[in-house]
Amino acid sequence: MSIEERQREEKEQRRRTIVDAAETVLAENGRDDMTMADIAEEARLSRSLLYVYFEDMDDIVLAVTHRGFQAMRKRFEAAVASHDTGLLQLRGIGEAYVDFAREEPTYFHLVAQFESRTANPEEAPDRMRKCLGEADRGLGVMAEAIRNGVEDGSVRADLDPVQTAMTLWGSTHGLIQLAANKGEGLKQRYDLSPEILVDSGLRFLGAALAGPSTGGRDEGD
Amino acid sequence: MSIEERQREEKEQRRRTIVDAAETVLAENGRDDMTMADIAEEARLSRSLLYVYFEDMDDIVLAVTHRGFQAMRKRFEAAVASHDTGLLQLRGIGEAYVDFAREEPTYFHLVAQFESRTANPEEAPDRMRKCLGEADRGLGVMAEAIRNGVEDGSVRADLDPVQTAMTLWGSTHGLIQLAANKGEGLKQRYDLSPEILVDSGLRFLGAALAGPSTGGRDEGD
DNA sequence: ACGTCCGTTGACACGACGTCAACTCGCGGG
DNA sequence: CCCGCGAGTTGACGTCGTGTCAACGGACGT
Repeated sequence: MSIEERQREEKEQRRRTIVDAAETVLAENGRDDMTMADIAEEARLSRSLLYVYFEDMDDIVLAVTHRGFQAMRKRFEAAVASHDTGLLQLRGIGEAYVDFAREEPTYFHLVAQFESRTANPEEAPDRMRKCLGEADRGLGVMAEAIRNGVEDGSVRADLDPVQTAMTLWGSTHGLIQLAANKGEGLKQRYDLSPEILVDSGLRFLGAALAGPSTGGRDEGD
Repeated sequence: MSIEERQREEKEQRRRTIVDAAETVLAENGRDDMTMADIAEEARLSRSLLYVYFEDMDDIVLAVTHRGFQAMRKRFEAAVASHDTGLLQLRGIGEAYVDFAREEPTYFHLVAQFESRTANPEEAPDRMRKCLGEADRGLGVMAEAIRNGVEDGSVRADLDPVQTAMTLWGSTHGLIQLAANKGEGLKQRYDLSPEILVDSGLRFLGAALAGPSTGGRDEGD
């Protein structure tokens, strides 16, 4: 029994090694320039061996993407835990996502690419479904924060938590992606830094959450 | 002179043929499965010839993407032209983008992929810069609608037009992308159709535009 | 000590890419 | 009228990355 145990652990360990290597190569070369040989070399394994542990390169990348979603969700949970009112929690999630994009750009890129793919949950491979599940948990965190906000009065009560969570998620993601990818260009054309753009965007969304009735104005600077 | 003229026209015509073919293949196979041979066959040309008119496949795809951005911008302009107040114009742009995504999914996919790329306007190839320019024009349309809205009082006056246009663009894009790609999954998990999600999301953004002071409530379904 | 099984590897075939020399053809000059 | 030049076009080649296969080696059970 302990032998099988050890074999299973070793197998898991080698899978980790491969994903680690892929992560390193992704950070250095980017996905488009990455090859199986690069991963194998970084992991100091034979290229053939990769196919024993993973279906193909997409499978490996999806495993790294899964890590990215996990990291993101953890940041969301931490943001919720460190704020009191629902509105502040949501603001915290937005800022956490901004930090995530800046501090772990590789993960962010993978998440962004994953988001721009059509996912049929039915025929989707296992690994893709794991990513979808993790994304769902992140969405759940946002929905919970909205419920908190509705309860404590910091968020408009007429918002459906799940719908609004998705809207916020899509909006925030789109906003940050815009800032991250086109930010440098914008700075030159409009003299507008990505940071300011994202900040004003998050304030904009926050105002929509607080709603017309509540005094949710926070454009004090 | 007329000979050179004709040669130039023929050259342009053949470029169009190639881009047409690429567009067809793209709609059928998707970008990942498309090969140069596919495009050549669809255009009834030799594969080698493609390299005379285009750098590589990315170059061709970028040309199709440029068409997509053009189509999008035209829809935006039409939406603005057919509404009176700035707020309605912005709502119209949002709906136009939704229609765009639904009616021309190939273009939308290309735009989405373009948006999720890091673009250094300095070292970017010519064709990419053309896309960026077209996107800029679309953004200009939105900014103009915001200015109209501020002027006629339908939009909060404390919003910077350009910043807000970008925020709206990023948000709308992210929202529609979420609905388009994960919509089917959402329907199963949350019994929430993509249409309803997008609609409520656009209302959410519209409320943020109208602002706390104005009576911008329009959630009467 | 020996057979077996699992992990591992080098070698192969295939497909796609990008390039090159060679070919065709319409046009202008001798 | 014939010739040759140049632009346009093509088939063939070398290269690279992928995915699979049979063969190898070492650890484990008997």
